Amino acid sequence: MSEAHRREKQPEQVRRSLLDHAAQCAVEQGLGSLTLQAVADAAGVTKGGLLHHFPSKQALIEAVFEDLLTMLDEEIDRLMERDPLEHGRFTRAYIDAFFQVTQDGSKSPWAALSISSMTDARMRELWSQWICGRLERHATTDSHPSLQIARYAADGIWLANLMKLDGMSANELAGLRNDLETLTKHA
Amino acid sequence: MSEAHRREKQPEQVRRSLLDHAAQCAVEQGLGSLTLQAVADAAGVTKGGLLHHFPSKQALIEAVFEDLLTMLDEEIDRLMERDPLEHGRFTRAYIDAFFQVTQDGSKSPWAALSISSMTDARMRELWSQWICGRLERHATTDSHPSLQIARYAADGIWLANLMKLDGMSANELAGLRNDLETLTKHA
DNA sequence: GCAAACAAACCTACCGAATGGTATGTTTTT
DNA sequence: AAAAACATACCATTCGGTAGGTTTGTTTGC
Repeated sequence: MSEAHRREKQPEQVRRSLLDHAAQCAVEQGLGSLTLQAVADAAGVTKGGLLHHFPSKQALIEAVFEDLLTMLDEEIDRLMERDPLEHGRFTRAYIDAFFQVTQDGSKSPWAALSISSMTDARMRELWSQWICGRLERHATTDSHPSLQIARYAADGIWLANLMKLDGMSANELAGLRNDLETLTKHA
Repeated sequence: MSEAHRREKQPEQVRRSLLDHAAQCAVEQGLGSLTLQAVADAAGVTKGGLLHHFPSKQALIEAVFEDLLTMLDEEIDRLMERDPLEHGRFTRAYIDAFFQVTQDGSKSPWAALSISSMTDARMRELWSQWICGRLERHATTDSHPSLQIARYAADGIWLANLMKLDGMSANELAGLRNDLETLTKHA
C-alpha cells in the first residue's frame, strides 16, 4: 500500500521520523499501549519497515529514550555556556531544561517516556548513569545541599505538572522557577 | 483446581488480598504489563473470581489506587496529630509520609502504581483532587513558597529513588529529610 | 564504464501466544 | 429458594515478531 517501497531510500530520515513519531505516540496513548503498528503508520512506513530499523519494540523505546537523553544533555551544555556564575551552574541549567519541557505539559515527548521508564530496568540504568556522570563532572560547583534540593524540587514540579490535567499557569511556573534560581545562588 | 471454591467464603479477605497482590504485581512488572491472571494467581483465586470482585482491569487498578490514596491520607492525619508546630504541619507530614515509602524503594506499593497513573486520566484526576483538597484545607498553614518547594523536593527525592536501581543510602535519605524539615521551619 | 552481484531498505502475509472479557456451572451463605 | 462467591471453559482480538519477497542503492570484476 505504502509508496515508501518505491520512493528513493532515505534511511536516516525514516529512522528520525520513527523516533519522533514513537515519542509522540507514547505521549498520546501512553507507553504501555504503544503499538508498533501505530508508530509505523504515523511515520509513513509499514511495521516491517519499522522492524528493519529497530529489531524489537524494546529496542525502539530504548532508542527513543537515548535520543531524548542526548537532546537534554546538549541543551544543558548550551544553557551552561551562557551562565556566568560558576557555583550551581549545572543545577541552574538542569532546572531550566526541565522547566522548558514542563511548560509543554503532557505534550512534551518526555512525558510518557520518562514515566514508563521507571518500570524498565534498562532505562533506569541509562538515566542513572547519565545523572551520576553529570553530577560527578560538576562535583566542585554543584554538590551543595541547597543545589541538590533545588534539583529535586525541579523534578517534583515537573512531576506535578504531569499529574495535573491542566498544567500550572505560566505565572505559577515563573514564580517557582524564580524561587529555585534564588536557591541556587544564595548558597 | 483451586480450593477457594470449596473453602468457606471470605469475600472481604479475598478482596483485600486482591488489592494487595495487585499492588505488588504492579511493582514487580509495571502496571502496563500487569495481567489479571498474575494477580489472581498471586491472590489464590481464579481470574473469574477476580472479575467477580472487580468487573474490569481498569476497575481493579483504580481500586488499588484509591486504596493507597486512602492509606496515605490516614497516615498523614496520624503524623499531623503528633506535630506541635502549626506552620507547615501538613507539609512535614507529607514529607514524612513520602520518606516512609521512599525508604522501601521500588518495593513500595506506590512505585509502579503512581508512576503509571500519569498515563491514566482518571487517576490523575483522583490525585489532583486529593492534593488540591488537602492544600486548600491547610491553606493558612502550608501555602508559604518554602513549603511548596519542600513538598516538590520530597516528590523529586521519591522519584529519584525509583529511578535508581539501588535506592539511596539510609544516611543520605536522613540528611535530605533533615534539610527539608529545616526548610519547613525557618519560614 | 558497465553489468553483475551483493547488500540495504523497504513491503506483504502470516503465525502464535497472551489477555481481557463472557457465559455458565458449582458450591456456599442467607 | 435466592443470591453471593467462587470456578471452568471458551472466545475474540490484539500485537509482537518471523519469513520471505520486491525494489533501490552500492560495490566489484572485467
